[in-house]
Amino acid sequence: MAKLRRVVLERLMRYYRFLSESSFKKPPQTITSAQIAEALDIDPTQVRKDFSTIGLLGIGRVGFDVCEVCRAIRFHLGFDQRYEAVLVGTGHLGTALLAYSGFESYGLHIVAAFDSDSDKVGGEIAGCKVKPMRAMKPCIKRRGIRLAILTAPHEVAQKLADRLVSAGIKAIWNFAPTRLTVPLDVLVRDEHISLGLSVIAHHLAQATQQAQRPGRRGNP
Amino acid sequence: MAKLRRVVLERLMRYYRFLSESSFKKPPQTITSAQIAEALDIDPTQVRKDFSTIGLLGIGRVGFDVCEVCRAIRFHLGFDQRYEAVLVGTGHLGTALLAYSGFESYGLHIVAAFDSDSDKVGGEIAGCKVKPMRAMKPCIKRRGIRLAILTAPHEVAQKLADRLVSAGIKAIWNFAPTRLTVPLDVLVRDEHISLGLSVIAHHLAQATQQAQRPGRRGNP
DNA sequence: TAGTAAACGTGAAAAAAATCTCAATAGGGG
DNA sequence: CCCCTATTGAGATTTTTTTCACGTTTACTA
Repeated sequence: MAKLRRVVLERLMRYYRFLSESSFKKPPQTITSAQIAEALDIDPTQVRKDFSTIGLLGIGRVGFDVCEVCRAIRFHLGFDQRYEAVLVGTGHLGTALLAYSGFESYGLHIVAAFDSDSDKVGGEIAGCKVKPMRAMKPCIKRRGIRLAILTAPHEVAQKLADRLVSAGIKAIWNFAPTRLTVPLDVLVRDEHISLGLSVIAHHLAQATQQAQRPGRRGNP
Repeated sequence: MAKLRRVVLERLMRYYRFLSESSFKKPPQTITSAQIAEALDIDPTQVRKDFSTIGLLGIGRVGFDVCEVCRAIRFHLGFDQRYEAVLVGTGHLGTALLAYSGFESYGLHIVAAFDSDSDKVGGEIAGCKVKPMRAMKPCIKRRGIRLAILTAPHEVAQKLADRLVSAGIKAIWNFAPTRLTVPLDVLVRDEHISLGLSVIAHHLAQATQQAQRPGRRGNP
């Protein structure tokens, strides 16, 4: 299994989500790159190139076997394996992630949640017990957990990341608005929604400006 | 104000967040592109190029004026304006977003929330009243709201997007795992956390595989 | 006040990503 | 059975993004 680039992985996920959405399960169970491209607003060539990189071949005038495509993506994205994860920080976002049941179908199982707030410790969120921070390291070590979901506030994010790494974590899904410093062999995936805000705010500001200057709309 | 590319906007946001984090407020209030680059793991040239595109000039041997940089970014990202937004779907994620108070400093104000669940309607989340869906269109029209935050389930996402567009919405911040079809003049910013999962799962799967084959670690 | 070094701006080069082109292939109809 | 056309695979090209290389500017020091 080759190492794939981030852009490719993200597109593979989009293909997978699209193909998993029912309706493609029934015969003839084939789909063309053009159909996928149309639905996902991607170039058809791009779709074929991505499929080609994970060893998928289509057949002329027919397209691709949906099941086979799904299987190949599951394999390369590692959805067939079981990943146990801990979640750190049971604020609103942490709670939302715990409550989201969709992760299991991607192999991800959140097996424990930790929080520093003693009022929350001992409670249960979406069937997951909330434990105190001091229980974190032993838990990770004992179960050999490699993935952590970090949903703590900015102020403590780096400190918690350090503790997670020292406990043996190899990948951090980081929802804190913080750039984490970690050893090279630890993967950090940032999920900073505020980046999206920059795109939206700029778009609206542009639209506002154009509305105020009636001329010069569109291209020069 | 020129139209900026997505990658540039996202980097500008990262610069802004970094520079806003206290500590740079006190004299001499200057920072070099190398310092920013170091902290954010970006090439220094890239930082200067980005600053240059929004009309910022540094001075040799000194760097950039932090306040001026922040001001320029705020302007180009439109943070100085006030944006009112509606939120549609008050599930866990919607609740998390309503409770997050950080948006206001970017000019974003969520002024109303809507849900189809009659048990939630009439209640209040983080100081924001939850209203029934039928109140959505009038509310958007009356207040001239242009931005919607969509945190509804996949099944109803497209239908709600259509309603939002017909009510006059010009930008949708989409947290539903759905590709929305909208008119060309409406911006959709997708915030699909599952894309992050693809990167993480692939990384862990790779690591697993390499651990099982002791030879051939690292480069060939 | 001149020399030096840190930092900048920017054009050129490289790398990465997306798109175009087209021969080859494979169902389907006559 | 052969032609026609939809569709693929892959090389070529273009576009976008990142990085390099180097001349210029500026503050500090002697």
